[in-house]
Amino acid sequence: MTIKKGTGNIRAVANATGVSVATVSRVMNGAQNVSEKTREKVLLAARNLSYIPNPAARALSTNRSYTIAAIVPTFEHSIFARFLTTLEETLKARNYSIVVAVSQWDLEEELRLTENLIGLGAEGFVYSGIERHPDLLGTLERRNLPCVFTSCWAPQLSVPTIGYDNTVLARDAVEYLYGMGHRSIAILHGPAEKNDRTQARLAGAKSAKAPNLLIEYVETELSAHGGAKAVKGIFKRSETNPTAVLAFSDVLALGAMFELGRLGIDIPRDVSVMGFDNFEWSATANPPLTTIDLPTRAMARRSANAMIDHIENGVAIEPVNMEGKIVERATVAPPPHKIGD
Amino acid sequence: MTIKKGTGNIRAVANATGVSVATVSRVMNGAQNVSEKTREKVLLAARNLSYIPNPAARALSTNRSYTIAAIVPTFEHSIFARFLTTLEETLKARNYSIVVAVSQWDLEEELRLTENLIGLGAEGFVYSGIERHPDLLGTLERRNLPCVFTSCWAPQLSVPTIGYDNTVLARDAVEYLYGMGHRSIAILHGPAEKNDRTQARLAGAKSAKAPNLLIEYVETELSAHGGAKAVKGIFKRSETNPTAVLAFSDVLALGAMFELGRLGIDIPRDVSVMGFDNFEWSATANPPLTTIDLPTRAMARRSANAMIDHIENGVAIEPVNMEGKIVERATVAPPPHKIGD
DNA sequence: TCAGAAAATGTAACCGGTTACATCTTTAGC
DNA sequence: GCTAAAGATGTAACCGGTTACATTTTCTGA
Repeated sequence: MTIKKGTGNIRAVANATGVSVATVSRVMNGAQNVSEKTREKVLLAARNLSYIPNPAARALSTNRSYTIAAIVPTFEHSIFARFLTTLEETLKARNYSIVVAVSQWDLEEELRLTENLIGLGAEGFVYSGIERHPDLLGTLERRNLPCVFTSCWAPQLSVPTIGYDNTVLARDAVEYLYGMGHRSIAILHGPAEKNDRTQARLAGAKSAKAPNLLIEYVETELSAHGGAKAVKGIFKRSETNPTAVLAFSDVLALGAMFELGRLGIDIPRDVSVMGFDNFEWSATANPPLTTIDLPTRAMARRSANAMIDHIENGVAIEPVNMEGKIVERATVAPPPHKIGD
Repeated sequence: MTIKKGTGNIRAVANATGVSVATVSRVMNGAQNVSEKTREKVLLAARNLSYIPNPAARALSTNRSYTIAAIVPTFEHSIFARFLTTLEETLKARNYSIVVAVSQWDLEEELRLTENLIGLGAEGFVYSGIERHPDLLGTLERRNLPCVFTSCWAPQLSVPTIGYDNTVLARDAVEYLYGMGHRSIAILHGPAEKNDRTQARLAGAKSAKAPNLLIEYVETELSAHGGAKAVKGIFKRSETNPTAVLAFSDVLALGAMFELGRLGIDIPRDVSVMGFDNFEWSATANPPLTTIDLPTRAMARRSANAMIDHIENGVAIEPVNMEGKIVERATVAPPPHKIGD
């Protein structure tokens, strides 16, 4: 009764073939020192019994799970979908799997999820942004589990960051608008409180070299609806309005564009709009949206490969600052001529 | 040398506490028959050693992994993001994890992924749509692994479907436009070849009770760019143009709206537009998009709960047809008056 | 106080793989 | 044909939990 019948475990295959479990194991793992005849016999029996090695048993003896965990704030934002897609592809190509969890920008929840995923056997952790629960790093370090922070750039950190410099990119965006002649811009952004990437972008905007530039910061929900609502609030007042709207996400820009259209404000003649992300539809928008292209896919590939190289060969994970760049399309133009200029 | 030191395994906790491994195991699993004193001692030691039970060992002895696999065609489409988010939430609430994989609408790949995920220990499988590789069901059945097909409705199938009836919804949409007076409509859809949901929608459109209705079917990439390209192709000809565009996804509708704007065609005065999905931005669009609201979240919750109920209590998974419904907003109006009417 | 029941705890087999080491078989070289 | 080396295969311990069953401790009530 030691071995359950019909279970298709390694001993069943061994019995069916008349070899030992060690040989079956060797065949299943592609070891070289097995004769061709034996290999074929074993593979045939394995196929007939539709044998798939038990992952738990394998993980238990090898202490490997070939699983990487990715924890993102949300799925429902194209930028993370794009990131996870590429991460999954890259991992799959190297025979790893991905487990994903959603933290909803909640650091406590993120810690809990991390513990769960350790419990699931994840061998490495990929996070978004810099800010973590104070206990999180200790939890990972005690178990010697590697992690990377993505979508950000902070070389001084003890944890490697693979991403882009939100501060610099936001500053570039502001200076780009300033260079086009804008002196009053509105910045639309999602909740900053628990989002260090948003905070970095805000800091970047504030650090722009732009004398006499007036910036109005508007925090709103990170959605098209949020973008529209913000724009409505800004432009319903009869006072001097901004001549440009910089949205810290294309989804906000989308809402902004819709609302400006509703208000009869022409883009870019009356007001310029600039986004952040470069989503698929951004090039198709009417007019095509000027935005900042983030190196999301490159970042995902790099993260996955660095993680695996580290796990398999002990290579240190190097921080990488990847370039994002402004894609000039048709929503930004010089501001309208002021009357009396 | 039997037990690795510093590894924080169950024997380490047992030694530290002076109890047996069985007692530690009982404490970690919340068994009732442990004295309060012992429980506290063990929990304290576990915390100090930052002990997390080894999932592989646990899975090996219990034959449980508490992991459900979801295989979707892509992440990069809001509808799947929404689905996966809710699926993950629901599973997490019941202490299950989710592993996801992306099939790219490739049935062979889907089969390979399924085998991988069996290899990862997944206890149940959630798919999109009806069409599967011919070997897939056998592979799951041999191992007694439950599965559900979502986003579709086919009660005659041996596998339970939890979703909506794409055929009926598409027919309703066509009849809705017909009821508004449209007699010539263009239907925009993504690649139909490997997508049974698209095929079902096409069949639904064809089955509409709509005498003298002219439908032009345009297949394009499933993206805003695809929608725009399709619209460009349709309206650049000077012949009689459709008075309504029905897009089988809001993302196509978005591209269509952008392109119609570029062509100077007013929505809904000149041309009506109707979508499918009801994305977050659809209500915010300019004008707000009339579309079909799909019960994605309800479907995900139901799928997750049915799966777990089945696994834990052997409850059969019942097929469910959930209701989708037309949300009337502002992109559909009666067609413009024909000259000479 | 003590017997018997109930509660707490311990012992050890078991889950299904991997792999170090031992053993057996084949091959090569003379 | 014989021996040593190389190659193929087998044996059994081990990974870290769970749990049936055995044993010890505590509780209950007369």
